[in-house]
Amino acid sequence: MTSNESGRRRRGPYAKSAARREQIAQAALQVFGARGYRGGTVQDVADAAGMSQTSVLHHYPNKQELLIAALKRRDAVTDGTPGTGECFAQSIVEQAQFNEGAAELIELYAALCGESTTSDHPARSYFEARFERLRGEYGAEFEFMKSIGRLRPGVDPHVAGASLLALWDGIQVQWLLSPDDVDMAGTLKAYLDLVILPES
Amino acid sequence: MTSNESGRRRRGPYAKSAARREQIAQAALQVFGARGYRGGTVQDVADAAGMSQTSVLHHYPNKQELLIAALKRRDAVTDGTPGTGECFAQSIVEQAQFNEGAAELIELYAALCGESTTSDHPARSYFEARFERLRGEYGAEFEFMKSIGRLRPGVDPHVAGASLLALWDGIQVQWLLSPDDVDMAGTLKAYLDLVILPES
DNA sequence: GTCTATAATGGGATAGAC
DNA sequence: GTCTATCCCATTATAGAC
Repeated sequence: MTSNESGRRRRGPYAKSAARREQIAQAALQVFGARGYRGGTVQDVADAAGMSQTSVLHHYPNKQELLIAALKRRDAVTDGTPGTGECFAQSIVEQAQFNEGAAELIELYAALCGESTTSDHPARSYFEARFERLRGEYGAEFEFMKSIGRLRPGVDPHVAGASLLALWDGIQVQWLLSPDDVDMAGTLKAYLDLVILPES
Repeated sequence: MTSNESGRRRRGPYAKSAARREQIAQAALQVFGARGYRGGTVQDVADAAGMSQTSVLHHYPNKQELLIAALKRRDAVTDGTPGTGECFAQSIVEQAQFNEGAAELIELYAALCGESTTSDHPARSYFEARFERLRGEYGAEFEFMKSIGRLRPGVDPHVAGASLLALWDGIQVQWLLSPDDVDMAGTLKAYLDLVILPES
């Protein structure tokens, strides 16, 4: 997954360093998920990684870079999982089901997504870019559905794309606050069943 | 709107104090909306209200109470507006349209909603209670729709209730990050048109 | 690379004069 | 009720020994 693993295994002084950085990124993911970026401290990350605060800042120059590392790690984890299954709808639901078993990913996402709407937040551009990209991807997917006659008549593909994204983000927050009352994957599936027609 | 305005107008020393508290609550709403709870400072609120930091803390005992005041003010503003129009669907869309013109309300909501998922956040119980209440209200509304045959067959009223809430919250975040690319009211209307059948 | 020590800053809250 | 002054604490970041 890291560049060090390409080719033969690294043995030099950088091998340990790279592992250390991974370890710290994982700790940052958990800390910023549990406490948010502004609520989490470098010391918290250090505690979670089992080292001193200064050691953390030896591997990452500052707190912002820790956040970037945490977001990159989240992307890496989610990208390297299901989602490639069968059709679009199915891959969305599978992804949601996978996430349910990795609450720390959802926690990071929800906390930072909300925080990022505030001024001067280091994750703002990350979410701006993410939303724009996914609206495009989902919109294109629904457009394709429409072209083969499987989108419900009257549904705008791009509105559906933004809606699916919004629904997903919103239901994650509800799930975090009341996991027993909310069925994430089921809610997404219900929406997809609504806009996508069954094969004729 | 405040209790002081019931009966004859207050003339004693408390009249000014109550106005001051309103002024501070409004400032807190703006500050916590723009910077989040953890990112906003009491000094920021004082600046926005045009007084010293200690004066703010004279009227509210601590920062947490400032947040409560901001949330209460948001509730008061949104409650005292449209939404009572005609049918359920229409009142939702009207409410969304109104909010679009009061971005500070959406900013506060989105920033705190995300932040509240983190540990020990003073707004957590507020959002937990809000979500539970609204899921119930929306669910009941869709159940009524179903009873008069205006819910699309196959749609679960309570899933639709949670979905509407999630969609609304999610689309607000997207709108804050890219106001030109997202149509909040239109997105909500599209969903409602999808699940609610036209009068026959 | 890792640590201890510490600088430098900023924020929440309190005391007390006016 | 409002302010100035201040306390105390947490936090980020750096310096420098080992």
